[in-house]
Amino acid sequence: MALYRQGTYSPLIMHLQCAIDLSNAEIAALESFEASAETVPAGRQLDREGEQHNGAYIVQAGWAMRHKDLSDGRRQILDFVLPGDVLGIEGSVLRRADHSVTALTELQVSRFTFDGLESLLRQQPRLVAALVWQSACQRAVFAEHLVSLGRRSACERVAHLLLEVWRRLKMRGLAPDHAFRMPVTQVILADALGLSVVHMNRSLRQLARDGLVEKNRDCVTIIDLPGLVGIAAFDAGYLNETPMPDETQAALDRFCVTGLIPMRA
Amino acid sequence: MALYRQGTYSPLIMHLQCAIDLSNAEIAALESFEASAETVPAGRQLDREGEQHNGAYIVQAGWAMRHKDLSDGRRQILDFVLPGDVLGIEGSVLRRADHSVTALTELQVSRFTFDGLESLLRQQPRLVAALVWQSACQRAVFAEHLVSLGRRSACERVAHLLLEVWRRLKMRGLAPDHAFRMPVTQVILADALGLSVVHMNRSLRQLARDGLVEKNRDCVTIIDLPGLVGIAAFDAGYLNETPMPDETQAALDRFCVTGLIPMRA
DNA sequence: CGCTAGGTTGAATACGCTCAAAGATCGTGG
DNA sequence: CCACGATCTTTGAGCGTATTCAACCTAGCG
Repeated sequence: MALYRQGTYSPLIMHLQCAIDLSNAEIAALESFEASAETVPAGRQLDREGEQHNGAYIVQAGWAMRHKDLSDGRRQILDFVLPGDVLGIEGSVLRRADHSVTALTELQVSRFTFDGLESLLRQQPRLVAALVWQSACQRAVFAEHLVSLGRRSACERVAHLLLEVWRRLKMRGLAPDHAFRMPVTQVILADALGLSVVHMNRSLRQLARDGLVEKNRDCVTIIDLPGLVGIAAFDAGYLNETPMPDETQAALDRFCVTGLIPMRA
Repeated sequence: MALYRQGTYSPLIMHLQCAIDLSNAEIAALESFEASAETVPAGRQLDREGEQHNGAYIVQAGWAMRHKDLSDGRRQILDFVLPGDVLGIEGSVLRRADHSVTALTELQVSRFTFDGLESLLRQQPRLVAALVWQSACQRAVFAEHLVSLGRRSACERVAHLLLEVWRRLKMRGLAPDHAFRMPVTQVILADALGLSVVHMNRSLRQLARDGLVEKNRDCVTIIDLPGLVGIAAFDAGYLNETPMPDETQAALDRFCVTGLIPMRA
């Protein structure tokens, strides 16, 4: 099963490596944890806002979106789910999903149970910190999206989103150069950026006309990186791309969990 | 020291009670954990985006804001920090704050160390789940704000925010009826809702003219609750106000931590 | 070949912004 | 106690970004 390129790590491991120097034992434990995978068809709704979480997954391949829908048809996409993202862990503390998750493409996912996670974390307690780190990153992305929707112009938003996706893919080893696959229509982009489709299109054409980026069908090509970074005022700090310095790694180890005990009566 | 009304619980305990039936031992442990408090003057910046977290606090009284500032002066407020909120826990996994936090009024805060938190959680492991729950609630609030900024009109945004704040205060025992204190200028509101001050004012006046809500200086009064809920299409589900049903409480206990071990080399 | 989903463009409209100025309210000091 | 300055609120007028509506184009697919 070739979920990702041979001879390299899974997207999840790649991502966590950005925060922590994973030991060989930790890598091996993660690899066996995400060994099996199942296919989810494009368009399938993995979670529905207001309903119980539909299990927990690691996304291995494909794109999904987190979104909320208003009763009158308006929709806001909160974020794109990329390979290496973990879904549904909140299910352990929230009885209802606060947003929906829908597959944008066919997905490969490794489903896991809380019991399975429990024993993984009991074996490798530092991974607790790694997962907490990933969830903190998630929140930082939401925060940056709030800035885009609240205070950036249409072109700034588009530029910022494309750069964000590019960097996030890069962290997972999925964007070797200045071009990457982004299997997302302009309708979807518009709903992610709080714009109308028409204006989304015009902004995209504008950026292309200015020689900054191009997006044809599924493929985004960054033509003028400094220019794009400039108009988006993009600062990748919030993505936490660089490994923590040693002192902070030590601090991270503080909250290592020795074990998790099931307390069901 | 009367940080909150005598004979009742602290805002944090009130809030956590929304999720979990805290035992007497857990309540006592929390009360001693937040026994001491210090004063922070209005306007003081508690955290600065991009810099290291400035310790961890429980807010006992007063308002603060989470925000991000662009280099050209634009500002987006992500969320208001209310009594009962815990700040700075992310400092354990992130080396830099992804957003700033600034006091809007004078604050009473209980500062704590990670060592102190560690021993609290070792004594009362179910509180781990409670804190994870609070942080999940935080993310749900961000998500709802994304919907507001991306897809709601100015009046809808204002109505939605006022209702949200009202419910959040209510959960902490700080809004007995349909009126509450909101020590926030229109400039601040505008930056929270992605609007200009002028338009913020017009929207507020509009809502008052329609007999829905009024805001004079510090005090918000909800005049027509159903009407306000209607135009905001407000659904409080995302705030997780209602205690989990028994079955879910059991699930919540799954991730109880038996202990935390400091692993600093 | 025709259907469908997605992309592109124009024209008119509207929501929210900027600029500008005047009115409240509050704290402070004379 | 009143005057003053600072901050906040309110209102008007004109403008601009983004929306809506509508039509046409393009590519992929049965």
